[in-house]
Amino acid sequence: MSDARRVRSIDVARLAGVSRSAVSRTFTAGASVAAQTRERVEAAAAQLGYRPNAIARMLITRRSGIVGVVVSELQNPFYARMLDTLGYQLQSAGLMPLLFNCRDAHSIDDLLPKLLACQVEGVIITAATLSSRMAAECLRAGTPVVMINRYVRDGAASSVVCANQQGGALVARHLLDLGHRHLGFVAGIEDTSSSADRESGFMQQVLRAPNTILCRAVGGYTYQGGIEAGRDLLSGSTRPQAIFCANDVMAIALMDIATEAFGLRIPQDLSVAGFDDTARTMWPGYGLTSVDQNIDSMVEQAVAILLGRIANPNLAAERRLVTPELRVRGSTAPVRSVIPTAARS
Amino acid sequence: MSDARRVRSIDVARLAGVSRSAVSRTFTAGASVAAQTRERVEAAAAQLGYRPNAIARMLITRRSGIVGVVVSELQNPFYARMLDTLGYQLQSAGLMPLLFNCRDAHSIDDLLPKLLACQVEGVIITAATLSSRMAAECLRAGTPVVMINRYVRDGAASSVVCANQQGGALVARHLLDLGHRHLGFVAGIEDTSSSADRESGFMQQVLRAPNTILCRAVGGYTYQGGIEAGRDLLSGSTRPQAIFCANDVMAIALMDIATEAFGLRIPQDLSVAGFDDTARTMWPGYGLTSVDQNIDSMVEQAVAILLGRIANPNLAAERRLVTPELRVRGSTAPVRSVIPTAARS
DNA sequence: CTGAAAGCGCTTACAG
DNA sequence: CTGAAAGCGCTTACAG
Repeated sequence: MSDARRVRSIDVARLAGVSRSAVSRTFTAGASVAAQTRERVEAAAAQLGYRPNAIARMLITRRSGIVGVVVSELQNPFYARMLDTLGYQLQSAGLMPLLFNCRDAHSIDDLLPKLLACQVEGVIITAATLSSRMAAECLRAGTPVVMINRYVRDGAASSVVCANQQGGALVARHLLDLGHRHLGFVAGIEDTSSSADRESGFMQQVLRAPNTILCRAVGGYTYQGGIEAGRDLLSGSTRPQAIFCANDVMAIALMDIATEAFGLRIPQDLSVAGFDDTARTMWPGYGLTSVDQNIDSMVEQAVAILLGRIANPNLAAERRLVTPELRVRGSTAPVRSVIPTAARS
Repeated sequence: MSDARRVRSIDVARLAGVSRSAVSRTFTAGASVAAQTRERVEAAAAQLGYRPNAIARMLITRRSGIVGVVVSELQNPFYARMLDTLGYQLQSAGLMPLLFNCRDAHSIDDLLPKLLACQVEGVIITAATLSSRMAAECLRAGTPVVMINRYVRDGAASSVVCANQQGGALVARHLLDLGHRHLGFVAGIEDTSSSADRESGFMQQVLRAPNTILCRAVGGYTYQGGIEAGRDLLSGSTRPQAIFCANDVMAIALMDIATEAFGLRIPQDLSVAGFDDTARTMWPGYGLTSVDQNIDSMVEQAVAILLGRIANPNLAAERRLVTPELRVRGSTAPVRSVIPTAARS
């Protein structure tokens, strides 16, 4: 029933006594139509409830206005926040996000052909990595790809990443300045560049300082992983004075296990720092010191790169670093109980 | 450059020495093509890197396979989680979610015409309410609309909501069973049905019990709002023994302010319950008693309704209730210090 | 099983 | 400013 009533431009044209061209121009921004013609078309369109078929327009103009957005880990407030601003910024730029939720990282290669079939004008990928084979295919199809927070070796896809090493270094210097020498690190997912870069930035600074003791665990970026990592690090004979977790979720878990299972007070007995600064809004009660990745700025740059490459497909892929900032709060404090590190070194 | 190389079905047909029809059939599931023809077409397609243009297919088949998904408040883990499963389930059903992020609740009326122009086969709305004018327009266009967690008076749009009253009642009975008589409620956003229904379900039970004292504050579903509501309720002369917050975020805030600013121990001095059960994954350390809305089931039903109405546009809009479940954890406990309520009643 | 032809609903040079 | 005509890239009865 509803299909039968579908109004097309020809119906409007007939009612208004004009050509389909005139109808089309009335609904095309910047097209030249006489005021009187426009009025008659608009009246007829309103009467019939006409709305131009965007699919047909996409086909003829060869511009879909659609951007493929590949997300995953929406449970992580960091990525939820990212999708929030991303969706909003794309809309503001006149583009529509076609969402692809990729639960297992592998499935992204199956998703992309669908995206390309939809003639997306670009693809933005967050929290997942494109295989280089797929990146090459996008390149060949002339579809720009921008990854946020990940990058690929070959320059087939653009990327915007936080300067993770710098972020790790900021935390290290902060903890060292507070007098901590026995330090712990909790990695996220081992084979992600984000975790590896945060760690190397952190370690470089720590190893430069004298008489430091290091320990390390892996938490997979999850709460449960953070709990287990905390149990590991805190049950050793000499407990670290300060622990840096590669994201906030793990830091929160670590604070929970430290206070509940080990009876530690934070920051008096243990300083804890995280990464993402999602704790500011999600866990304000913890007062977690963290590294702010500046999500808005990252997303802005990603959209800017995409728009640039849509406007000029000959532009090469580019990589941009966003500078992180340390947000110091109550979870880190000057070292208190001095452990006899000299005896161990 | 890239556009020049765009491969169409005719190119494949020529290379394979067949008609465009044969090419089309090769890429249409269930179409009859001779094995040999299919092979030749597939070889030619692979050689040219051909991929059918989904936009053109949408136009001719009049099926876009696109579902408009209107979201907001992605910062709230409840809605982030909902979008996560929603995106996944739509994909599994062969539909593609076109995302519209609507920051201010009003903008939804501007969004919908765009959605309809894209010939979406349906619309799913979460955390926002469609105006009845727009609902009527969708009805007229024959585009089914399903709202999750909201509903409209007239039956123009389908909806799936949690049985919020029942959820509120579950909490009330739980707290009453624990012996609490002086109870507080923290509302979310006043004019949402979710908050109002949770409140009325809670209140009905409480008022049925003898000698109860009630207090109330509004928290707008946010952390900051929860802090202020907590300050309000806890600074009165007779403090409530148990507080029910209309969502988890506010409950977490209330626990924070209760322990930090008022030195209360939870649950010894104060029992707290929330709604959504997002605390289970987001704030496991708080052990918050909460009402599980069963997101997966809600989303499943919404998608089922949508699929049904896409398959048969004559189906009427329907409304479904999802049964919530109380998850009891450590934030609620039997009443301890008995306040002399008799003197006040 | 296969191909020629019509058509989805629109836009856009082109000539007037 | 306006309209007739071509065409975007595909699918699908239809006849063979």
